[in-house]
Amino acid sequence: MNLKQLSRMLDLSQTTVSRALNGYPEVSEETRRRVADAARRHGYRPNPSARRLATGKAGMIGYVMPTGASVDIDPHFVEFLSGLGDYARAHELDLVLSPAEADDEETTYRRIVANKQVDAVYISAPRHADRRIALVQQLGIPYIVHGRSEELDFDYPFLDIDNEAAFHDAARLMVQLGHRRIALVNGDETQTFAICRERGVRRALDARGLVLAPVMLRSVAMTEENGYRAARSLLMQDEAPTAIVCSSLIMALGVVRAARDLGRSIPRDLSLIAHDDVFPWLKPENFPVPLTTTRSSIRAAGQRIAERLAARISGQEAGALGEVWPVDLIVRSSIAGAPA
Amino acid sequence: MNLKQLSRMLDLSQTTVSRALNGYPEVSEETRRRVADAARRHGYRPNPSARRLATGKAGMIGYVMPTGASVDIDPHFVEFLSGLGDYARAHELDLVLSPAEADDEETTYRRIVANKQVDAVYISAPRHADRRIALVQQLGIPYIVHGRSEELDFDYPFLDIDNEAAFHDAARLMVQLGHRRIALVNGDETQTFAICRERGVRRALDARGLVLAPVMLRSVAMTEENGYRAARSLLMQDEAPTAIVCSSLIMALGVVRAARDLGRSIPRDLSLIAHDDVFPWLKPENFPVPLTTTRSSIRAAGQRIAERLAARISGQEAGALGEVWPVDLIVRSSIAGAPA
DNA sequence: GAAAGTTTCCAAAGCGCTTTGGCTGATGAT
DNA sequence: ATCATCAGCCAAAGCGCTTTGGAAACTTTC
Repeated sequence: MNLKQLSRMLDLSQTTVSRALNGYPEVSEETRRRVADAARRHGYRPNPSARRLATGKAGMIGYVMPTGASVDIDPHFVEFLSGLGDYARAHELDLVLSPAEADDEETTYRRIVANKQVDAVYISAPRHADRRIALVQQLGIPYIVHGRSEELDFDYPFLDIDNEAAFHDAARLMVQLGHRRIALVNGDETQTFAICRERGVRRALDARGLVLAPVMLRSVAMTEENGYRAARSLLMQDEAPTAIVCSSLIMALGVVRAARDLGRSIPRDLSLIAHDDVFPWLKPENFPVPLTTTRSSIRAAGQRIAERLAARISGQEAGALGEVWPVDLIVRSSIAGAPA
Repeated sequence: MNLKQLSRMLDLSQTTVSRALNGYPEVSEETRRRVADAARRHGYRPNPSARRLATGKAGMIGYVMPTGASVDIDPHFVEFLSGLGDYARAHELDLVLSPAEADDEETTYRRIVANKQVDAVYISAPRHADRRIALVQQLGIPYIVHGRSEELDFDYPFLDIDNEAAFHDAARLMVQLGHRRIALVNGDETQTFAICRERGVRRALDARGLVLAPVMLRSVAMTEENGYRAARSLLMQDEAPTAIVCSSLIMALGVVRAARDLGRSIPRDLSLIAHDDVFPWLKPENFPVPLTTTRSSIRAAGQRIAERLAARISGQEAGALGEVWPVDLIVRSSIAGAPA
């Protein structure tokens, strides 16, 4: 069932039927109703390829997915996707994942834009001075950055959580508990979120005349194994930290294991706070010692980004609107006063 | 730069240029070279919307993604996606995720097929007598099932691992180690993989005159918390198991925690084998006690499925080809002889 | 040297939609 | 009664590609 058939059936022109369906004003209410009725009855659905060809609109949002044998997609991604899907479903938006060579995403961005395959894109895990942002900005496609970049000479639309404040608060809490040797087990330091978190911790320490020494900092990909190694090496130092702030729940698993291995008890010997993106399959309250966390649902972020992307596509949102979400600090029993 | 411009530039018809580019025979080698040259120089790329409209081919593979507030996307999915992306990238295939109401995926399948949005789809996490398979079969779109279903009255193309053999072997090993009370902490029993695994365990026990009693079986969504609860309830029974076979590494985290909580030592009091889909961020060798696993890379499966999907699209593969991958049993120190 | 292939190319007709630029008949102002 | 206005509709021209059904030029065959 296509437009032509439907219009013949109604004894109307394709033009009128098309307009009736798309809500144009120059069609009478009665005709519109008749058309809508017939369309529904016959299950008419406009062919998206044809529509796309005619309008240039795709009804899809795009994501350029870095791939490669040595590239791991973050498990956070799937939670984000859930959120995106929640919104997209209700609005019949599809999501296109375009795999790209990890060291050349630019080609792929150019391709999907040139081909008008998608109406908007989102960029995740931005790095410092991320070049993708300038690229999509210049390509002129609607977009939103999930996270932030720095040192760009223009503003851009983003949604981010307040990483700096979150980790500032976490570190400050440690200080207030009397800790003096506080370590940060952070994610990959090329990522802006990691930079912000480090900054937050530094700020909190500075305020009390403390510093975050290089020996108290680890920046690694966020796996359990890396968490373990980082914590182990930290704890085996002469002046071992009595408190660790950790950038992910998965790494925290490793930290907990390291502490146990070395016979350090949490929270007696070691206080631990980790950031929790809210996975359904791993919850901080279920850690051997329930974990104090800075919490922000990455799924909710996915929903909101889909919503904003849709708004940008339809022109309801424009400009370099930045949105920063506060992060909750949830205290559980993994923290205590510094050991004497 | 479109076909028309390019053809005018070459003083050829659109027909010829199109054919030259698409490898049709009725064009001389010299012309073909000239065309290819010019196309490359001017960066010509056929507009996919137009091509799709003309051919009906989309250059995309589709996945109907169940969503909803209470629906969690499996973290396994992201690893699978990595694999799919690895292959798809090299072949300029994009992947379309169409979010669907979890209890009505059918509508979405119909939509993406009717719209010719994708050339092929894949179905994951099939349930017993999964209705999606009959649906896509009937809709006539190329597809592959990742996993298997049962009790369908027709054959279908799939890629699966040998879950039954894997869990059979795991359980048999437990039996050989002298265990008599062996429990299975399984995934959601509506999933075929869970059914097969249970069957495998039963078969191994049967062979030694043992049975898998209902009190030795738990079927739950594969989260850490559920793993904990399942193991805890198992271990607190009067006739507690001395061995547990577990369907996922994430659940195994919970099992380990439960054992620890109850003061059971692995492997002295409790032997544990879990299935490992090979996540980069959580490895069995890094468990407090390195975990014996049945291992199969879900990422490799993603690659292979993309490859087969591409083959089906181009007609190189057809028919109800089933592919079953063997699963490795990797012995580590989480198993030992049954306690006396 | 004519008939019969071959090779190489082309004009034009779609694919199914949107959008431009009218046209018609009714309404209101003059 | 006359003219401008406007609501409501339509024909046709794209969008950029593929593919059908030739046609011309060039070989081969007898």
